[in-house]
Amino acid sequence: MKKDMISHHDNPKKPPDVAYVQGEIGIPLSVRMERGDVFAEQCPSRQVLKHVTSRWGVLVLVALAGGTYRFSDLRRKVSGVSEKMLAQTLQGLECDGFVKRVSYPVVPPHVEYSLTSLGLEVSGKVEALADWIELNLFEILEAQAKHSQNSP
Amino acid sequence: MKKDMISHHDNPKKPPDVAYVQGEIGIPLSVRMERGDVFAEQCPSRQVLKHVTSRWGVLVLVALAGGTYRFSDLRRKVSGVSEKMLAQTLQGLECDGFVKRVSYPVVPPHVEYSLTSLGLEVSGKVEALADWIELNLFEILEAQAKHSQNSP
DNA sequence: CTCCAAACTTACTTTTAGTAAGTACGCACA
DNA sequence: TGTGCGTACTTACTAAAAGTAAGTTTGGAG
Repeated sequence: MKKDMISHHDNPKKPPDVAYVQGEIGIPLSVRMERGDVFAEQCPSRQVLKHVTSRWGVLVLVALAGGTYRFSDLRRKVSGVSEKMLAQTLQGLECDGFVKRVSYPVVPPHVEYSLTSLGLEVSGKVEALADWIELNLFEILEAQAKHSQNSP
Repeated sequence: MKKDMISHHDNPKKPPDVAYVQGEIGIPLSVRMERGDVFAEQCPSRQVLKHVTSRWGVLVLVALAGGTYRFSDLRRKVSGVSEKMLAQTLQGLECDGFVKRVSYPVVPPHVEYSLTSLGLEVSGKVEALADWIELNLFEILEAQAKHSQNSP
């Protein structure tokens, strides 16, 4: 997870373009690498993409764009999600720094979830996608219908 | 998959807001429903979202934004995908009308994949997301690092 | 006492993804 | 005449992930 991280051509002459490694200090980020590459199997951007585009990740991000929610509020809004998966999804997004979790030590528990500034940005992108799908749903359904005619 | 398709409140007085059903003819789409709702568990937009945001769906859509590719070219470009999953993903995207498959009946087989106009549009949205993640990867990695300090 | 609430966990089952091998078929090489 | 190659898939099997249901915690209400 360190040397074999070049992006789809492995010329042995040059050292790998980039080490997709965090934690190196003293060298400015801009020098270490310009940006991630989702087409590179080992690039950490793949993991982030996975979290963000996971089945419930998308919906949670869009939901939280609407403000601060408690766990059970989110569960209601994102219909169909189980408690387990919601918890797991929120933890993933929290780890990536997209979601802020604030817990009030009361009984029964009270926990509030909201987007960080980073989360607000991804949320915008994800929302644009979800929005496009919602708006174009019928065109898509028509295309699906047309397709299933050709191969029934 | 027909009657119980209302979006999270089922007031029995009003008929369901919308029937998420395709194939009803004679009534203009615009009258049947304005748009989908990804928060509604039964809305078909959920399935579309699932295809588009699937692990390999995202990458295939972004890859195909670069033009027409053959199966094995895509497999190389989208590093890490298995033949099985690539085939499955392409079939899903083809069903939704995002991808066009052209097969030349030669030996060895020659099949070309490209985006439809619909596919080009989603691709744009998905690419914007992937792009954002690539650009902000290091900010995200820093946030991850900061988070794992707080809870090691 | 007993039960309830909210936000989780845990144990278990089902679905999905990943791996490796197989298929089809015409051509090149031996 | 046979062996192997290249491409685009399937298929059978295994590993991983998601879904389901039940448990956990703690203080206050009845």
